[in-house]
Amino acid sequence: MTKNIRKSMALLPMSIVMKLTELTARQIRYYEDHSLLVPARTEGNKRMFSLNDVDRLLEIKDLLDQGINIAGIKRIFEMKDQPVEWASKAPLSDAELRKMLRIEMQEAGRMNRSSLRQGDLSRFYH
DNA sequence: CTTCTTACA
DNA sequence: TGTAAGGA
Repeated sequence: MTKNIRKSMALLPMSIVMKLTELTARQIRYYEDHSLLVPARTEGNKRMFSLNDVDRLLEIKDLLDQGINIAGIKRIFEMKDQPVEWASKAPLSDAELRKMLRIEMQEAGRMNRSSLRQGDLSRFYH
C-alpha cells in the first residue's frame, strides 16, 4: 500500500507541526526524547515530521490528558506496532490476558470513551 | 529568521 | 514545562 509510505514521508517542519498539534516545541522534543516518536532529520539536523508523526503526536496529546503517562503510552504504541493474534487459540496465558486488557484500554482511549487514569491502569500492570 | 541542544528555574 | 544561551 503506497498510501502508508506517503503518510510516512517526512515533510513538515517544527513550526507547522506545532500549529497542527497545538503542542509546544518543548513538548514535541520531550516526547521524542522518550521515544514516543522519532521524526526524520535533515542534513542540517532539523526535524522533519510525517503525517504519521503528526497523528502520533495528536494521539499522545489525547492519551496524555486522559491521565495516561509516558510509560503507558509507550506500551500502547508497542502493541500498536506489534498487534497480537489471540482470537485463535484456546488456553489463554496470563500474559495474553494482560495483552487483551491493554488493547481494550487502547481502544477505550482512542474512542474518547471511559476515563482511564493512571491509578486505574496501575492495577492491571504487575 | 527558524531550529537545535543543553541546562537551569 | 518555560526559557535563556550559544551555535548552525
